[in-house]
Amino acid sequence: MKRPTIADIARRAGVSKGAVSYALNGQPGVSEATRQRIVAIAQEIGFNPNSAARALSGASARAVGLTLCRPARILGIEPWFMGLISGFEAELSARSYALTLQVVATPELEVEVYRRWWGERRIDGVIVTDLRENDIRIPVLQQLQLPAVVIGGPGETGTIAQIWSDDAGAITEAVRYLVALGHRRVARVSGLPGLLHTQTRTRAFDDICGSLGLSAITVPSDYTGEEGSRATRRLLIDTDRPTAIIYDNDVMAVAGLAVAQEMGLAVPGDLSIVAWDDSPLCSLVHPPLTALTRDIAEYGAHAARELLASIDGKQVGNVEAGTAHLTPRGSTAPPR
Amino acid sequence: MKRPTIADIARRAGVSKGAVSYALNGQPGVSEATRQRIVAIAQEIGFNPNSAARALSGASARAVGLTLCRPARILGIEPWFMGLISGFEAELSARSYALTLQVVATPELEVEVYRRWWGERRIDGVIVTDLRENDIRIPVLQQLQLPAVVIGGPGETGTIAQIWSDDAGAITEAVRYLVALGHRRVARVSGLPGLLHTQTRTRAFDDICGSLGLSAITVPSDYTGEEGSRATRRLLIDTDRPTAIIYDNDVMAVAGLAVAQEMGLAVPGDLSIVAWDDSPLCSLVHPPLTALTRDIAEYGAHAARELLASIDGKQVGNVEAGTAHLTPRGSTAPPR
DNA sequence: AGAATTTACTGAACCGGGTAAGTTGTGGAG
DNA sequence: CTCCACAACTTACCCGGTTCAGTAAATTCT
Repeated sequence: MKRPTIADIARRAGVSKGAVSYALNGQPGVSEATRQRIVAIAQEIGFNPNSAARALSGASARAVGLTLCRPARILGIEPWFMGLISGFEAELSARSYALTLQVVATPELEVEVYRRWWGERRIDGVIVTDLRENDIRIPVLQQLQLPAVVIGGPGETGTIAQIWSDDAGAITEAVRYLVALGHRRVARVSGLPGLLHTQTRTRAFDDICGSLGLSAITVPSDYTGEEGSRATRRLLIDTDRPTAIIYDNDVMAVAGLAVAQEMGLAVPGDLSIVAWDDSPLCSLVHPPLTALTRDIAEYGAHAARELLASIDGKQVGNVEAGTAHLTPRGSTAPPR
Repeated sequence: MKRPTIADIARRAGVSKGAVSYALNGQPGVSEATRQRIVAIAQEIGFNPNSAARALSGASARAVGLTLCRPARILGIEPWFMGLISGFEAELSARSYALTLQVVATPELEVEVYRRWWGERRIDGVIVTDLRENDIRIPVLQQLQLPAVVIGGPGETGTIAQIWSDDAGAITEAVRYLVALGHRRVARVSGLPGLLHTQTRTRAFDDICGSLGLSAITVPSDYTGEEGSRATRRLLIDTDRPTAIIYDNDVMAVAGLAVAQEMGLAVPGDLSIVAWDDSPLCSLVHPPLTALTRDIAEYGAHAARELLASIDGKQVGNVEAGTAHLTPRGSTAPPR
């Protein structure tokens, strides 16, 4: 009933603990015949090395951490995080790293979790999402020397690796497309204004609208459907209402679609809608939503790869992971 | 730069390692004065006990495991799992247990993950979702003596704790409500037929329809929007099409709504829709969906509590966690 | 006052792997 | 035939906590 240890294997194989350790780790120091005998015994009795013992001698816990710092009601509905997690997993489980998860309420608590995890040597590195301006997490990560990869830049992360996608390029493409369709009044419902990539998008949106001679209206929101609805209503009650709205995520776009329908506006006839991040949700609703598509799982996998490289001591810097591209569907058309 | 250990504290306090251990764990064997001095030093130098060392001497890893065995594209969009995870976290982080996550492709691989985690002593217990008929995971968990709580019954889990919600009662309420509205042709789009709670729902749906003299049509599906759309189309092209459809999750219900709109059917005029599990998604679309509401996070928290009790050696059995109740919204009305 | 008990510690073993250093045994070169 | 190099091990200690047995001093009891 007791779970087997290398000592058990050693006894059965008639060798020492050390020999078993060498054999199982592919180290030199045992003959091929002995190695195979030991491996066979390990297989037979279902041996798994105790991760605690391993972590205690070597340095690695073979686990990485992820904290989710958004209210539970958004976490549930936003496909973003689960997509990211799926991507992480693909990389991590291939190298048999575990993923440790914690939901936190504030960045301050998040920092506490990092301190604790690292202090406890529970993890070898962390994946940090939702980079903010003057992010309090960055100096702590640097001080702790905790390997990390930051998602959601580009921004100032000092020596810490980051990975981002070219949001400015993507939103420029979306606005260009809408203008080509004939839209002149394009609005945007943004995500949390504190996040760095929201700011990047806002700046790029302002720039492209300015250079095309449009007025750029961005209504800040928080990624929830409720707020997305509210922001949409605020935009649509205007007499000079926009003929197209770009949303910073899919959930708000779906909410916006419902508001338009509720107000008797035809989509895309009276209002065109563009969603950011193309989850299955976008193809589910009627009409299906034009979206800025990117492969979130691949994005996550990429981040995990960078983190593992960083844990292995390789120098990783500032990586761009590909631009979202526009996937036109039924929710965009020339304005009436 | 090196992370502090109890030996560092011992040196600074001028006592032995053992005394520090007693002091920090609230064990008897040190004077109150010494204890306070030691705690103060620990605070000051930012001491966190190495979890590996702890796990190596004591038995507990202070972590529980969760595997997700659904295709990535569903994981992303279904609010269910994230809701559950939020609930787990609330309990686990309060007792400073970590949650270790792994996405797996098949139940066979899931079993492998359990074996490995338990063999490595990486976790103290697991939360098992999506109970199936003759579930291969149950005998393995029993054989490993791995503390576990199973969600998704009721079913045969032997000595393993389980927690479920009364799906039969919920679906009965939904059908009764629709019939009271005047519906005579009620259909259902179910989740994965292999899952035990799907079977429970199907049986209850058949029963109540039979006793009310309705024909019970259940189209099996897989929780994805795509399949939900397909199933809905199959139902609605029928000349004798249903006037109401109950969906086994919110995503399929939203997809069904889009199909109805695309086919020119008014919701709720021509078709009433009931969703199972009331995520924000249901209130987001237009019209908002009538749903079978339950508090998924609380459900998860409950499961986590049971698991922690089981890890602590308490006997836990078969717990019912409350029935979903009907939340009527705009998607249900008397048929035209 | 002397014995018995309690308090407040110390020292060492232990958990289960990893690994540097030491010990055999074998084969080949000189 | 000796010496050396090298493979194939063994021995022993390390990691950082927990815990048990032992000990000296303080306190209580008779």
